[in-house]
Amino acid sequence: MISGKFAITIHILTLLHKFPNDYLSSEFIAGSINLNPVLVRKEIANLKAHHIVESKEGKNGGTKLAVNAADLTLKQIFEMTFETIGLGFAKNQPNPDCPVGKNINQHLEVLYSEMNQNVSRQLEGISLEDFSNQF
Amino acid sequence: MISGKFAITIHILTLLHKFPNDYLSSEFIAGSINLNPVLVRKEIANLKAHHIVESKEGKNGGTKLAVNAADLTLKQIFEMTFETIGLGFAKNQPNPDCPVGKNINQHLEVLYSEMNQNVSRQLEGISLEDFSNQF
DNA sequence: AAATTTGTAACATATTTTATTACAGTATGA
DNA sequence: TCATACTGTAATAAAATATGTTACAAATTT
Repeated sequence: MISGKFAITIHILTLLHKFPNDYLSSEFIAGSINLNPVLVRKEIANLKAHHIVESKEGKNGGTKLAVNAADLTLKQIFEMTFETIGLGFAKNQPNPDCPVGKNINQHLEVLYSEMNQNVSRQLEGISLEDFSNQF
Repeated sequence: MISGKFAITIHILTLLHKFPNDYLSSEFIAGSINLNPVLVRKEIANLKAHHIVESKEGKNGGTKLAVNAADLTLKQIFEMTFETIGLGFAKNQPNPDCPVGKNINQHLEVLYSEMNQNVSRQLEGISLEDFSNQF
C-alpha cells in the first residue's frame, strides 16, 4: 500500500545531504517537512536499520548521512520504505467457483510485479545526489 | 491515491469479455468479485461514461461490452479508473522558507509523472483481450 | 545537575475505502 | 396490467489505514 513514507524519507535524506557536516535534529527536519517530529524519528529509525544514516542521542544530537549520496539510489529508498506499485486487489477473496474470480489475483500479481520492475529500473538510475542537486 | 478500482474494473471487463453474448447483472458480477453489487454498478457507471460498456435496465437487464476487447488497452482502463502512480507527497504544505521544503513537491511531481509515463507505456501494450485470454 | 535530544510505546484523530440500505425508475413477460 | 427483476443513485455506516499527539525513559553535552 502506498503512503507518504517515500516522500518523507527522500525529504529527510535531501536535507541531510544539504548539511553534510551537521547532525540535524528531528525537530529541525520536521520543521521543513511540516510534520510531527515523532514521525520523522520513525522514518529515521528505518533508515538507521538500513545503515543509511547514523544518529546521536542527547544534547546537540541528531542525524547525519552515513553513505555516499552518489551511491544511494531512489530504488533503494523505494524498497526501504516498503513501497510497492499496485492497483489493488479484490479485498475479499474472489469467488473460487468462477474461472475468472479464481485466478484474477494471481494474474494481477504478475502484472503488478512487472510494473514494479519497470519502476525500479527507472529509480535505479537516479541517485540521492542527482535528486538533491536539483534544488 | 490508489484503490481497488482498477482491479474491480478489469475484473468486470474480463467477465464481460468471457460472456460476450449476455447482459450480465451487477449481482452476478458481484458474486464473482465477492463485492457489494452497488460498488459494481458504480464502476459500471464509469465505464458507461466512457462508452466501454452498454447496459440495459429492467428485468433481464445487465451490462455488456460495447467495444472490441483487442482495442481496449490496460492503459485506458488505468486512466478511466483515475489511477495514478505516486509515492506520496508531504500532506501538510512543506515549509516555504526552506529551500528543500519549498521545492520538494514540485520535484516529486516530475518524478511521479515520469513513473506514470513509464507504467502507461507498459500498460499500453496489453489489451483486455490479452489479459482475458490468460484465463 | 540542567538542558536537549533520541527512541519508542500508547493512544487519538483524520482520512479514505468499502459496504449497506433504501428506493425511484425501467423493462419484461406471464 | 401487474408482479418481478433489474439499473441508477443518494445517503449513510462501518472498517481500514494513515497521520498526529502525548508522554516519558535513556543518552549525551555543557
